[in-house]
Amino acid sequence: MARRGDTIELAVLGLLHEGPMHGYELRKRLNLMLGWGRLLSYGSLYPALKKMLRGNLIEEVTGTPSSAGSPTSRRTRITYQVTEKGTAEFHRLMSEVGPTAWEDDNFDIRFRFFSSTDMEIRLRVLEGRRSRLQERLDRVQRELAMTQKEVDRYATELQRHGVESVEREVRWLSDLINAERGTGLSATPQPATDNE
Amino acid sequence: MARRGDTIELAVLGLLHEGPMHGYELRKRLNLMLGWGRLLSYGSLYPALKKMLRGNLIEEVTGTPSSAGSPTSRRTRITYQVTEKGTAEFHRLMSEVGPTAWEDDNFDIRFRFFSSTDMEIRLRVLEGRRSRLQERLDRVQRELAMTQKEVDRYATELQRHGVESVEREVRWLSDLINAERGTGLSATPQPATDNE
DNA sequence: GGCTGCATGTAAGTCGTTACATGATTTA
DNA sequence: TAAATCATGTAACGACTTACATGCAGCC
Repeated sequence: MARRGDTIELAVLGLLHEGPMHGYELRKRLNLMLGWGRLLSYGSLYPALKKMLRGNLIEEVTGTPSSAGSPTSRRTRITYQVTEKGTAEFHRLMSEVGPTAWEDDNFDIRFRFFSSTDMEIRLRVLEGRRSRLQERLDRVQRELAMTQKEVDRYATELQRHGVESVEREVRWLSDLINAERGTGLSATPQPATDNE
Repeated sequence: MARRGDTIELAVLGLLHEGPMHGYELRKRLNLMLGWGRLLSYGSLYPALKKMLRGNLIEEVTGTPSSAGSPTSRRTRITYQVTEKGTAEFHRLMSEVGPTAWEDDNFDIRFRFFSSTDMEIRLRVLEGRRSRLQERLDRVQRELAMTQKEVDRYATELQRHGVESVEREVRWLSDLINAERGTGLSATPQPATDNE
């Protein structure tokens, strides 16, 4: 099962999928991609790497100094790469449907690594997020209709802006879903639609 | 100083500012307003209330059962109201500039309670958030220009959508700032502008 | 020879959730 | 009177941050 804390694991596996890296580099890239919010600290990253090492999801790269950018190998840094088990875990986390909160928290990360999955998974993730957002939207609108009374001006504006933002995101997701389907459909010319 | 965990405290003080309430009711309202993300649990709320009680920020309401909605007073529930010290703390938290992360995390809550503050504070909070978002935007754009190479299709789309969303929010904030300034100006007919 | 940036790590503390436990009150 | 909802609480745990500690590499 996907636990709450598997976020770093997923992100690290995804990045290492794009090539071997050491911790410092991982943190930099992680902070770039999660960048809109908090910064990931070393105190989280390194213990997580150790744990993944113990779980055989990743392994240290030995020898072959030609792989790194600069030829002069700095002794101190430890480069990691994914193992076969790590790849399997990555695909599991990318496709799994867990508790709602997990899926929402990690949507961005999953999306970021869409290139490493296939269309079926991509559609499932996109549609899952869209339906959850839509559900929230409906719930809020229902509650809004009930507690119509004594509304604060700023509270109302906040609500309005929130609803609008989520609606925008739903449209964005719909476009992406159509795009995914579009590429799929262009390969498969209309399976069962009689429009002559 | 405003610590990270003062979020609940601020929200509770703000809500109690609108009238006395008991814990269960507070949680419901809190979950409505923070609603876009996680749910606040009793395990967080009640200890927080206890702590605020110890700090004399709030106090239990004694007697006068006419204040509540239904006249039949249920013995089990404990109704709270803000103390004078609590009001002072509320205003302090509403106006204080702390570590960046704190201000960003609590922007929504502060905004929700704008009616309980004055325009000077409102403008400071709105402008603070706008400038932080703008700064982030600039930083991302700078980094984007540097690491132009090998860009993943989905990573790019995510970046694009993120930038667009933040730009939208900046415009929203600008509108709000103008509105605040507008009301201020219309009440005070041009203090020192020679336009005869 | 000292400063800055790269690089890895640990210990303590904070914040909050999950799961559990309990009981009163309203409604069917 | 049974079920649902209201209402309050605690203990254990989880995940992450802050602050600290260390050392090498390259530059001025």
